[in-house]
Amino acid sequence: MYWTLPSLALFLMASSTTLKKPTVAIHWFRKGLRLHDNPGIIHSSREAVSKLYPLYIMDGECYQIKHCTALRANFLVECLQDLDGSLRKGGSRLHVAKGDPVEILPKLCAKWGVTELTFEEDETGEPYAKQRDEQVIEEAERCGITVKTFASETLHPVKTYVSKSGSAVPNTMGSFQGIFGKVGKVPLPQDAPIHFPPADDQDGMDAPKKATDLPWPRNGSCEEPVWGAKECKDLTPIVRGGESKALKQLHKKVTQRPTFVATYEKPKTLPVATEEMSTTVLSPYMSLGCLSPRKMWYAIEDSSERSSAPKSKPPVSLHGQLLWRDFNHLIAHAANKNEAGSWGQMEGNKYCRPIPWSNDPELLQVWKEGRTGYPWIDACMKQLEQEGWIHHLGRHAVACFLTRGDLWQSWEKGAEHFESHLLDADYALNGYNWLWLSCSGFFYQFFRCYSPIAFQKKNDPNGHYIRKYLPILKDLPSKYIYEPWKAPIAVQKQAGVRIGQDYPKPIVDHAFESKENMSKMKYAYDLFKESTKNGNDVSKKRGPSKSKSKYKKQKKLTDFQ
DNA sequence: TATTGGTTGCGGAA
DNA sequence: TTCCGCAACCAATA
Repeated sequence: MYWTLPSLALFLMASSTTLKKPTVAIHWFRKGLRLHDNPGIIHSSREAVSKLYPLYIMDGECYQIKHCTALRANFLVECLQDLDGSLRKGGSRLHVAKGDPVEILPKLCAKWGVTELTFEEDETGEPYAKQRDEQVIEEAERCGITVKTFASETLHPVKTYVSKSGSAVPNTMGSFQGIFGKVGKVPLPQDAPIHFPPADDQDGMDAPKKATDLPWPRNGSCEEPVWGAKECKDLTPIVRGGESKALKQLHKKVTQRPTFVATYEKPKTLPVATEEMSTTVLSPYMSLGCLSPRKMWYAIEDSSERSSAPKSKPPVSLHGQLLWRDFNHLIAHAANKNEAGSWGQMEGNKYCRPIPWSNDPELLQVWKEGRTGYPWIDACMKQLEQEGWIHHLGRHAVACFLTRGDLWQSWEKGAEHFESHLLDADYALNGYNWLWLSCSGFFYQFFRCYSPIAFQKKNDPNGHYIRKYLPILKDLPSKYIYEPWKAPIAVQKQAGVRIGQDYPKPIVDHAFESKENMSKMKYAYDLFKESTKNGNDVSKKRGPSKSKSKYKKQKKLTDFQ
């Protein structure tokens, strides 16, 4: 928290001269793991800087590491190695420390005689990042170090949207698009510096080489790493990390496909692809800032202009996807503005309706491990575990299933699981989408419910996707691939699978539970309406209306192997 | 107060 | 393939 006395004395000796000293800078990478369109590193690579220390701090408490799986940790390591390699080409290198930035930064500033600190702002108000940055800035300024922060995570700075919004920030995509239109042109992305000021210190602080070099998450009081034993070579991430890979992916998926880009409509892309994905899969790079949103914006524009096809428009177009991203950052920022960081939770979150979710750890675990007995749901959860990614509509299906659709478990638990597993885990986007899917905020049509059977049957009638991620079912006839419990025993035998033994029976009856849950949602909404209209007097409300389902309540099938 | 629109539902009928 | 009923949500707009 505080400068140590020896380091403070060293620092005072180094900086007390009245002559103007040359600038010695640290650029502190947190997200924004790139050199192109990175205003902080571009600023500190200018001529007036005599020494530059590009620095990353492996902080076990930050959103990017705290709960991450081996897959995500490995992705981060790849990003850091790539950054180090690119810096070395320009005569520099990445310095990597491990621990609490609030303690580490002052020590390094003293050791290196630093006069200027730059970093990319976190504009979402994520509680840990907010507190960390406030403390770092306070300590640095107390010691006379100039701190310069840059807003480069979104197309326009979040504060620009706020200033154009008047009394309240928009809470629908339509109104956000109105604000976006008033802000003006997206700034052009800046090129990466070619040369960097040198750093003196060549000893140690090397970039991590493998995921287990990161400060691993610990399991409560247990000292064992949760994922440390897993070998990264066994993992099959959907993409590999790093700015270089990000730019290659951008070129391959956007620059080289004008018609795909021009006509892109997100809701029409398919989640069941097993080879070439139907979307760009740039999101993992966006989440750690390997790719600048402004770089992506103009790559889309340039590519699209080379096609003569009729062009799709926001919100469904590729530009629209970047607008959603900025909109979500703005909303997360607003949710955290006057609260103690309530975005990402139900309690105290002004965008989240109170819903009385159940708390059944066993059901949650079954969902996490892909043992629900619904192959389409389970296959998605397996892909998440193996590749760190699922198509957007696959996420819809499993999120709906966990919350309002079938299992009636809190979206917070689902969001936590996504946060730890998704390569593209993003504080703002993850929260927004879980509110949406659980009908807790922004989207309220709870009677529109995804069927774990029908939703993808039309796109993938033979269940190629399911066969890939649930190989135990790979020989089932297509007729039963979405509903294997309906397969006669002889068919199961033929396919080499016994439902109830090798693969579970459905854990709930979707037809029944989804109807039940709709009436629970209706009741929760009614209570909310009452409580916001007449204070908190809800005494006159009756219980949830009886379900109109003609199905008999089924006992939960929890006894599968 | 009524109307309209909301990135991405399902299932059956025509 | 498109359209409707389903039971009917919310927020913004006129």
